[in-house]
Amino acid sequence: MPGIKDVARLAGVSAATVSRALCDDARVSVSTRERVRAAAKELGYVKSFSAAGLASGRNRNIGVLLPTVSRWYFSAVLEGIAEALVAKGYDLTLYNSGRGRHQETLLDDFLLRQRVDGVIIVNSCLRREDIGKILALRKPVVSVGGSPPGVAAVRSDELEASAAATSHLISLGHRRIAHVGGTGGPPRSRSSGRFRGFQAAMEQAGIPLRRQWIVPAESTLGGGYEAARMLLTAPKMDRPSAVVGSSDDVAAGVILAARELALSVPDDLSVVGVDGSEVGEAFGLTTANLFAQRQGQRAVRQLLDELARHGDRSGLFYPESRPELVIRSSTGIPTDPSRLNASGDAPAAADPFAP
Amino acid sequence: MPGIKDVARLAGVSAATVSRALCDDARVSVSTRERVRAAAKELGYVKSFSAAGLASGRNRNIGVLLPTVSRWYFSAVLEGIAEALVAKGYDLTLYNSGRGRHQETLLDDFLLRQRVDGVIIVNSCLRREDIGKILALRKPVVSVGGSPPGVAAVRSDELEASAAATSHLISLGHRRIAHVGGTGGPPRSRSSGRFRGFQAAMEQAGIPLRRQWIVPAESTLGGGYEAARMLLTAPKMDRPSAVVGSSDDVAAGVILAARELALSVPDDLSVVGVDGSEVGEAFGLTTANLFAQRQGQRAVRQLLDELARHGDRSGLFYPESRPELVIRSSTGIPTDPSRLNASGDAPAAADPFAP
DNA sequence: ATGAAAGCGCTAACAA
DNA sequence: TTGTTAGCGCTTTCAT
Repeated sequence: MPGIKDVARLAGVSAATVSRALCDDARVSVSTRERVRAAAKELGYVKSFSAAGLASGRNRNIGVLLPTVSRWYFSAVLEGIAEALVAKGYDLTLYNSGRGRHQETLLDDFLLRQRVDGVIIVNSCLRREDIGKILALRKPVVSVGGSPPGVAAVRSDELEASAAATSHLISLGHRRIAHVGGTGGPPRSRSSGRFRGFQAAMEQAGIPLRRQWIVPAESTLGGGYEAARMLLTAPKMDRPSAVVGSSDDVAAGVILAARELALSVPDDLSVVGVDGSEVGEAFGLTTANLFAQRQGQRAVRQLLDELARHGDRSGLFYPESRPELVIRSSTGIPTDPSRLNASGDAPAAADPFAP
Repeated sequence: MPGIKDVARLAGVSAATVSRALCDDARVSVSTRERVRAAAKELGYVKSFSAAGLASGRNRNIGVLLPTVSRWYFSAVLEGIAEALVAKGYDLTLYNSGRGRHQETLLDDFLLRQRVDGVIIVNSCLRREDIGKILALRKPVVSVGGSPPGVAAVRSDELEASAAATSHLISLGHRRIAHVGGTGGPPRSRSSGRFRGFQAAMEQAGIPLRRQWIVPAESTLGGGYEAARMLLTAPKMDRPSAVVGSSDDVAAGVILAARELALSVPDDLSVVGVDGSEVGEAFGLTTANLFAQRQGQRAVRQLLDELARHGDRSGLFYPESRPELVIRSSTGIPTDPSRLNASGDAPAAADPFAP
């Protein structure tokens, strides 16, 4: 492995100049810079990051903390982050907190190893004190899909997305609307933003929530399927005319269950999701696209900006892209007019679960 | 940030002793070790990895190279790897080669940065020369789901899995069997192992392949769905009685398409997948479980072993877990007996696409 | 079993 | 614009 001195020798300059040339330092003349570059290429020189990091305190490495990588939303955000980081020449170290067992270790050991210049938290279900630990690193942190106190957040607008999806159903004439999902495999934090969006839209339309139409489910296709089977086998009177899934996967599961019960989608049941995933597309699902990848990219821009400003967090926040309702074939107007405004169950209430 | 000297002072020993104590060096007395540990804890000392790495050449960091993170198989393997690495105190830096644009950069720059002690390649679609670049690092490399020449591989047995799934159909009496999938979003390498398994099982049973029943599709639910719509709308005579999907997602897509075309699964069409994913479970899919997470874990064990033996690759290879056929409700015996041995189309052939 | 000292390969003042 | 000189915080001979 050639070192910086080898390059220096070959280029006929000092090590310091090589270092500067390779960092595009403005104070090095164009000609020497090129000579250095050439020499480096010739030797196949690549600088050691541990050495550079040790000397400069900058590691060109970002830590990404997320609960799981096997759910669409997370993997999409991660890919966005990864792409943006390579483009900027940064490494990405992955902290997959998983089902909690290792979370503490990650927070207590790994993050402290000074290997990262900054941290991106993806929708973590972190407790206050965990956030505290991260902030204690005194390194730039940005969060996507969640707004922990004290952390710059790329808002993911899950709430808004879910509200938009719900409102769409309402505007089609639905009143008997159920919500499926919201029990995260990892934590509840993510889905609960989505649930609150549903809640908000319903409230705004003056439609009371029915407890038995709030069905907790794991945020997976299987979870949605199971939950919907329960929900939809209820006597007709108690069947909703539409379902809001907390994710596209969940919504897809609902569609599967409906088909299996010989309910036509959207004639007997309208279904919406939240995400904008490929699965949703395959199912013809109406959904609110969250542009997960872009969120990841934006988080990177934000973080790198802050880094460039040497931790001064006064920089402008990048504009968020609003979630975008994608209307496909899983939603339609409710077929049984007698159900419209079927509000025999509806004392308006502050308590969302009014009896 | 307290440094090693602070700990040394507090414990009343030298920096060298602290270093040794923290590495569980055998030559440090138990009592001092404990004193050091206590001091470190008291100060909240965590050693700098860049410094340790620079001095020792060991980084406690493994690079993981994979084409995408948004497909079930990859994310499952990655989670297995991540979990095993945290448990051993290693960091994981993710190299998501994506759709090729950055792949070269990753290979030429990132991997060379000496930040990793070893590399795990997940099913890469890498060309010979790329593999060469990686081997040139002279660092331990293991590959999961693919066996590049010169690389220790945790065999993923995709071939075997796919063959098992196919054989299951054959043993049920199917002869008119189609294959859907195998055109990777990323590369073809992964699925092609799966395709070859299908091919092998068919050949072994003496069933010739029909060109129009080999349907390329993206390895996603949507891809399977689209492909199956084409395949299944063919005139009855030309419809297969069973389909092998190159992944659970693809197979699920096939099931969706079948249902939409009012074909009963498994009565009119049997479907099998390969993976053992949650989606498959939700669909009641018969599949060959690859135990993707375990593969990831095994890759880590293998790599860390090699690392411990200081690069001497003579160590024993861990036993592979064979893929396991999971029989669920998507497969059954073919209903129309007239189709059995319907081989009016069958000159046995070396060319798998016999006319 | 422990300490002293010499780097690991780079960056950053400070000079020139 | 370039070179010189100290380190960055740890590990590791080599002594003791």
